[in-house]
Amino acid sequence: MAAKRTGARSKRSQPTSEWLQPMQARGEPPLSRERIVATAVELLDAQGVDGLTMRRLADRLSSGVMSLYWHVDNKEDVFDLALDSVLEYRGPPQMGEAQDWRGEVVYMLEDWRASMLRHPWSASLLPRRALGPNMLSRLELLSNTLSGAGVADADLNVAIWSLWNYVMGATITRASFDLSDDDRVAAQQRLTRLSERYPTIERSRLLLDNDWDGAFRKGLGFLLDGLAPG
Amino acid sequence: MAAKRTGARSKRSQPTSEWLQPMQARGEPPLSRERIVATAVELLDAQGVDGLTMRRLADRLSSGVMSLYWHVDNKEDVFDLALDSVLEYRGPPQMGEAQDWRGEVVYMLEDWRASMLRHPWSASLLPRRALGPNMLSRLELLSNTLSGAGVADADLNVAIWSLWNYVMGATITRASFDLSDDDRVAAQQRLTRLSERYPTIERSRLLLDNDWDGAFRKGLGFLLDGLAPG
DNA sequence: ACCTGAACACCGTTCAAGT
DNA sequence: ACCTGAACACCGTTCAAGT
Repeated sequence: MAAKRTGARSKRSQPTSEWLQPMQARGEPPLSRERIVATAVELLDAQGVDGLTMRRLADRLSSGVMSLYWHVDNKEDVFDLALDSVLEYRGPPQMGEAQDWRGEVVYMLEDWRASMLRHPWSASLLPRRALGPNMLSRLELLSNTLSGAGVADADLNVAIWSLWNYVMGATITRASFDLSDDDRVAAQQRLTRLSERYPTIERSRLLLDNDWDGAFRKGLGFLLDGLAPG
Repeated sequence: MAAKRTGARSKRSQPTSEWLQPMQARGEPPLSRERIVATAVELLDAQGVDGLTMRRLADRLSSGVMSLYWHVDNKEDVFDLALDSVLEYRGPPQMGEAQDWRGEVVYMLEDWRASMLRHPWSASLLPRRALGPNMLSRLELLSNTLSGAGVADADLNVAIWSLWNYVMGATITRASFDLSDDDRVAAQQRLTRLSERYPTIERSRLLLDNDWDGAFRKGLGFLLDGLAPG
């Protein structure tokens, strides 16, 4: 049990006998952490958080359910790995070009948001799980850029958490609303019907407004105005 | 089936025979929507989102599982009702006093945040569910106040969603971190140990910083500076 | 080193039935 | 009008066993 975790890490199985893969459908590559994670992401994209099931995951991999547990601790582990795999950061397109720090920060945050929106299950998972290496790298880079832009050490954490809060709130909300476009129209109609009680949000059609990207950028701008030095 | 929902709404059962309650433990009040919701909130507070189970809920109410389904559509319905019940707004303490709009807005948003932090499961549920009457009332009041403060109709939705995003992000994050205080220390130690890779967030001890309330207020201030007119 | 099936202790919900 | 138990189609994970 103790040997399992470390032993299974990334060792390639050397060919042990004349049978290439012991019990799998011919042509299927062997089970591995990487394959499990990639398939979990596919499943999550297709079926949402509730759609990820150890049994369904095993099915897609043409393996027995319990085989997964050799490579992975448990279902939570699968969530952690899938989540972090989706948060990899590749950096801005043109390297070497010296950009202003503000442009860099905006780029980083919009890329982060876009990565999560590509996998709508990911945003609401992130605050509940431990931070993986890819997310930590993003935070490190953000810290670094802000620090280089002149934000004092004493203000750094406030700045980062404020930005984190804003991005997370915006992304979680948008990802959720996206899942239910018809629901939103229905909700607004319900509002209109039964409500002299909510005249202001009725009038502004709050629930129908969907310039999410514009609203996101605008609020972010205000936040940066306040957080940054000059 | 159609009659069920409407018929069960808030009708008190008139005493039908000499037995006061047909099959319950003596002294238990009869099942009702209200009791179910109140008990669900208790259970959620005690055990978290995954702790709410129709069977456990029925146990606490000393009823059979299937009895719940007379009063409630399904588990999702229970979540919706529990969530909205926790979001009731009672207004500021001193009525009648004319406050500045900014103070009012800050009060409303901090009260909203505090209500959710009292029930740490609630924040992460809110973006995924339809907005209930209590949440709609809060949004209506917020809209109204901002509108009265001079925010143009064209800017109203951006303002509200920006504030929503910020408050939701801050609250979800804080509620999640709160659940795992030890985990956080462990995470920071892990960071320290294996990481020349994250020097900046290591140095600022990002994961240990816990002046959440101060950070929340500060960021909110910046946002309001930008969103509001003068 | 890696994979497996049987078994356990759970889930939410349908249905047909009771009072 | 309100409550119930049996049954169905699922879950995640332990364990003892296979190669």
